[in-house]
Amino acid sequence: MDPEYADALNQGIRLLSLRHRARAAQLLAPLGLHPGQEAVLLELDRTGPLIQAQLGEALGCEPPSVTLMTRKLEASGHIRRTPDPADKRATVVSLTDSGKALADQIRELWVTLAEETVRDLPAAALKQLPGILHTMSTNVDGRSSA
Amino acid sequence: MDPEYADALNQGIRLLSLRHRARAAQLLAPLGLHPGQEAVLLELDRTGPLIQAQLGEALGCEPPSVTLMTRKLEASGHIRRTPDPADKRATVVSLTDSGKALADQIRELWVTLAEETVRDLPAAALKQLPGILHTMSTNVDGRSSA
DNA sequence: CGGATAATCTTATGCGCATAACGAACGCTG
DNA sequence: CAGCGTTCGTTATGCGCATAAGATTATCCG
Repeated sequence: MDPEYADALNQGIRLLSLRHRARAAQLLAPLGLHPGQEAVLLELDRTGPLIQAQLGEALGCEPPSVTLMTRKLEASGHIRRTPDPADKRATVVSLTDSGKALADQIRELWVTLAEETVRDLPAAALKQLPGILHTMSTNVDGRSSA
Repeated sequence: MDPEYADALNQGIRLLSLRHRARAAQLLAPLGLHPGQEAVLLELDRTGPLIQAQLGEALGCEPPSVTLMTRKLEASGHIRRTPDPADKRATVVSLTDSGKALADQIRELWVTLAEETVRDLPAAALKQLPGILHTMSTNVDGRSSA
């Protein structure tokens, strides 16, 4: 493969990550959230209460990260952490009312962010973009390939 | 816009960021590098010695981040930090021989990473992907839009 | 059953990023 | 030339992520 193409691709992904996250941070700041936390709330709102291990799997991040993020969201009152009666190792994470309300607001912000992100892209690109992103994600997922 | 589409897009970008970065970390580890540092070396190898402010601009990150990253790369012997004779506030960053050699190795790794990332994508998507990434990056760049 | 293995969470610790606050040098303009 | 806003860099602090190491509980198997 052409090294210039490789560079454009990798650097492009890196830059998009930084900027998209930075923009998300700007939009989430009024809600008192840091980027990354919105994913927790959205996931819980989608699928209901989850064990931390399941949550980490869904978010694509590791157990220690889940512990810290859930602890902070618990401290700000948006989620609950209760022991799992069926498995004394596990802790169940669920949304509080405040967390549910926040999830709704996040969803609106995310429409704004998505519209902003894909502005001026041709309709054809829009259509295949989610699939492309998903394919690339699974391509570089270490757990399955390596 | 459809909230589901927005979610797929934003979440897709977030997941791709995480996994792509994690895979980069795996590939860079044998070189003793952490993800983010490779961008510094590649940029310096591309454009020659730079002032830290210029470097930060090229990388899309803020002055404190540049200070820390360059300090660490200096400590590992890959770059040099010399005072700018023409501007006593500035410090010029340049590659050492070890840094140049490393940049070559990184370029090879990045071809590997890029090939892995776009595996199974149709040729048409490959062709427009860099442009799409660039458009999205500039779309969410806070400095110009906001 | 009991003991090894695996799963779940937690506590360090470290890196890349950010913002905020500061000091030092530049450069323009009165 | 004196003053002042601007630019460059640094330190301090905080968050999201990671890995490594430990403690507790589940589970499987001999």
